[in-house]
Amino acid sequence: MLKIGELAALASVSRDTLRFYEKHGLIKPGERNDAGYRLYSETDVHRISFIMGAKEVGFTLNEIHQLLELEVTKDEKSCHDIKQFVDAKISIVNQRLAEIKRIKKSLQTLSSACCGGDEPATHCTILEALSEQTN
Amino acid sequence: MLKIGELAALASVSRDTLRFYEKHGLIKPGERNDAGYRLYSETDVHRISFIMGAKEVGFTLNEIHQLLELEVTKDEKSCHDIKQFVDAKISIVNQRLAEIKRIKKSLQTLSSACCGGDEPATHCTILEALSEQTN
DNA sequence: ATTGACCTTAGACTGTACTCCAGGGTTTAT
DNA sequence: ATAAACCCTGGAGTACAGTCTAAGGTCAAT
Repeated sequence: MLKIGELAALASVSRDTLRFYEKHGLIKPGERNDAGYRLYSETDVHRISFIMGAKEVGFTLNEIHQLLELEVTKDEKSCHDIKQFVDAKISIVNQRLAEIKRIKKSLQTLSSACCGGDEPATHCTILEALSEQTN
Repeated sequence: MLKIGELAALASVSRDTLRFYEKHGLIKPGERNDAGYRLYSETDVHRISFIMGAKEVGFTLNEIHQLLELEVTKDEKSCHDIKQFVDAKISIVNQRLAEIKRIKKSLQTLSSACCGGDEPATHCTILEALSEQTN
């Protein structure tokens, strides 16, 4: 059984983060020793590892919460269910990707229209373009 | 001179948003009528239009604040200064883009490794992959 | 005269993911 | 014995960009 600082070191997160995850239902309360210290089991270590892995691939804590429910009940779920969850996230990511690409394009258009010279910016194309109503 | 509701309708934002922008120094206080109502001039309309344009291309309110200062003092600034500002933002956007692409790739790897079938997810590759320590 | 639409303010709330603090108790090492 | 390092709790603070509420004042029409 690990104390919170030990698990924190193992998972490369802060103690506060672990308590935060607990408060938000990502980790189950678990046992306490006589002094009231949290004690983490192998299962908890596995769970944290799952959470870190899911964070790594871009899931929000909310989504990880749902994923954890899928994991816990995985014997009653099909691979199809799990895959669908991941695919739904991919489509969200795709939307964000498209939005960022749009923004990048707009910025590049702005930048390349500007001479970038040392003359005063009184009639700078960038500032003028920003003032124009786009809708 | 426009009242807040009129400017809000014109700019397709809420009254609250306009007051919020004012509180954060994006719009100058401007005049008030006898009843204490805000009155917006042509200049204010132009300024809001500038803000909306900048938001549209992905600048944060903080960045817009700096942009507005550039705009106000544009006679003392060079096109070079303005372009540099935009280019700095492009490099931030590029970083975000790379991060999202990385996430998308990870998710796609997860998804494509999963059979997606109707069998129980007891040994689902997705759940297993998420549990693995990545560092 | 009164209803409804508009305006004012300060301050609280939203979601995301923590991080930090105060004010205590416990354990470990010297 | 005592200091350092660890643990506990509840609650506040951070950045971002608003949104909403309460409690009041004003204006136009009926």
